[in-house]
Amino acid sequence: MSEKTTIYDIAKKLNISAATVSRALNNNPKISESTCKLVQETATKMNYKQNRLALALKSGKSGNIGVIVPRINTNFFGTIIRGIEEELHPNKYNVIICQTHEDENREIENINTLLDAQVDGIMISITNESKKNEKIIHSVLQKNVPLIFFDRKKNIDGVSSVTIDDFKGGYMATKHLIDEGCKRIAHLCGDQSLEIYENRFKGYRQALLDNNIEFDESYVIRSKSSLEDGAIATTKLLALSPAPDAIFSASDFAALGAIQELKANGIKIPQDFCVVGFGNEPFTKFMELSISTVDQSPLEMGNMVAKVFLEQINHTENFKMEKKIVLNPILHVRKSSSRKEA
Amino acid sequence: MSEKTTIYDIAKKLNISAATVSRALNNNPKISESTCKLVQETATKMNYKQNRLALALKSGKSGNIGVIVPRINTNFFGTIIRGIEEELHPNKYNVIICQTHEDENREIENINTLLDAQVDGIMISITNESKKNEKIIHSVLQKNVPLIFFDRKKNIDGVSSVTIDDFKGGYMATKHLIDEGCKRIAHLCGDQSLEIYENRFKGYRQALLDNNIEFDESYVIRSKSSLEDGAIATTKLLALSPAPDAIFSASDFAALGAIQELKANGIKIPQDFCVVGFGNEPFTKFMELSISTVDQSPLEMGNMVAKVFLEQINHTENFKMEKKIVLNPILHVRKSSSRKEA
DNA sequence: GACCTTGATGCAATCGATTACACAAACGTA
DNA sequence: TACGTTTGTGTAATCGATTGCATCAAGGTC
Repeated sequence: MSEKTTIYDIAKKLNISAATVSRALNNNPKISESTCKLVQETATKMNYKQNRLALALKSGKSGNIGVIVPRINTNFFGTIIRGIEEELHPNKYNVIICQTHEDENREIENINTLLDAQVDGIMISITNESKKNEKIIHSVLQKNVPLIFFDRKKNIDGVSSVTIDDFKGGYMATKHLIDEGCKRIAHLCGDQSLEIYENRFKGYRQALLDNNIEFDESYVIRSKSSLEDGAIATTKLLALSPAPDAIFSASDFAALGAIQELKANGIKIPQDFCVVGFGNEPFTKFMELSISTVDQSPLEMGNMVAKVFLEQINHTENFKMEKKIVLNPILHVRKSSSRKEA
Repeated sequence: MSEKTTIYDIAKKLNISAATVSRALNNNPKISESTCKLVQETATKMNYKQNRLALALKSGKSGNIGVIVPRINTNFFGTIIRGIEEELHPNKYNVIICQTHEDENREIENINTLLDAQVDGIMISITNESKKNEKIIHSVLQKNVPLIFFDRKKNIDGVSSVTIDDFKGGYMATKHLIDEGCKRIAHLCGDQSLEIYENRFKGYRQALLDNNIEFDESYVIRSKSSLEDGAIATTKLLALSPAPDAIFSASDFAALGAIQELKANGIKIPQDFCVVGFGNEPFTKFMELSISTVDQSPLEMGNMVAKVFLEQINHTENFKMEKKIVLNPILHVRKSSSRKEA
């Protein structure tokens, strides 16, 4: 039952005022050293814990920040959150997580919930680029609550973001396939309403262009990030004439589906067909036929988002700051596209 | 800049008292319908948002619950947290996450942080079973803050927990290997100071006993949950005479390492050697040689933990409740141990 | 000795919402 | 008419910590 001890309890015990206790605990120089020590010792003895809710109410700062992601149980988002937590923890911020499940309404609801909870900042990877959530995001900014995008962002003036260079990632992956001698490179792209997929696609196209390979619309297939969709898309591609001899997939899962389908058709990888994915999901490395892929440095991304937040928080009184950070993607060449070693 | 509107702002505007506004917003039956409507409409118009910090301070309930795990970016823990969040979200609780990185001191620190933040409950998967954190856990209980263990628990009277039946999981996996005709089944066990690994081991031994297979101490190797350790352990096992013809690994990662090592030695799986892992990590299913494994139902586990918490919270005034929930493990038989299909 | 610092502490308001209690008006009833 | 009852609102305390201002004693200066 042990009732929680407050500064008033300490004050009563020492026959001084709560104000003095508060100041002593905060090492206020106005308080004599003797009182200071006495209060702090008594506080420890009485097992005093500061009630951060009271402090939060008074200061308007809750010490919590909110992170909104589509799902937390994926390697990518899980690792980003890990990175955020690790960076924020030493700075005494708690991380509240919310999931949108790719649902715009849920996204809006989550933002409102976080605002109600008086979070000191919001970090969000948006579900899509529709205009629907534009309003709520502006209302966050209007309230002067720092908001930062990561991975999936919107281009809004004055809003910081941390992303990776998806264009470059797409370019690197495609260029690599070209270097391996692939001539007809197909692309499995994700939901093009998301900037990240759009950019990977653009990178793909630019790499083709730069290497004098004609862009063929029929080689681009929109597919979800799933094994099944990857397999279905691959079936379609194999039916083309001429069929492609490589796939750059904007998703590791679709890449794996593609590989399974190719194998089912007796196609040899990488000899006859090369595949590169995107995301560096753990399984890509573990496969016997390991999958080449583009790493998005989620841990660093998480760290960076948190750092940008801290920077912003510390200057919020003086000026507004907008910082756009773009991380470099890293191509991991593995068996699914290494003809030299094969 | 839009200043946040409070109930006082509404009160002033309508020339009524803040108390009335508060009551109207809470649909207090004492308030006349006309006032009620007027207040609610005005609140909406003025874009009023309840400040949950004030409410939290008053009520002593923050509406936040803390979840402590070793790491959040693993499929297992990530999925549990997902389950917790999904169950708690409709009940208006926010989830604060903390990582221990398997460090006891960090664990204690996290608990203190959560207590400071006045969470309404703590859900924790402990780092190990040492006595060190015993004290802090008791101090949580003393403060009447609901605490629930999941997966890795301590046996403390009055504390609820949600786990899976690791003994049964170990038993099922081993029995399955016996049924496939394996005669010399080795076991890669994790850190035995953790109850979960101890129980998997016990299940393994019991299955051997029940099927008249002699237990051989040298077939049991302690290994960490990593590819490398799995491979190293396998090398040791293969050097034995007679060498085992199957491995039940308490970790999927070690199982994968084992498989890679076996293949490197030209051993055919499952014909000459069967392997079963534990955890149902996504990659086990994706491998060309898919890995048999024991599923721990992390999503259900997360849901259950949250449900137990809600149940507990709703009765905390009346009585203390202890609920120990043990989920059933599910064996997924895949290629790495299916001789019938092979 | 009168006045001014300086240092240490207390008083009381504040953050925003809730709620026990008080109170006033309106109505009904004997 | 006088007195209870109901209905709707207001007053003020409360949650716990912080902080501007007031206060008061000790010590210093001319």
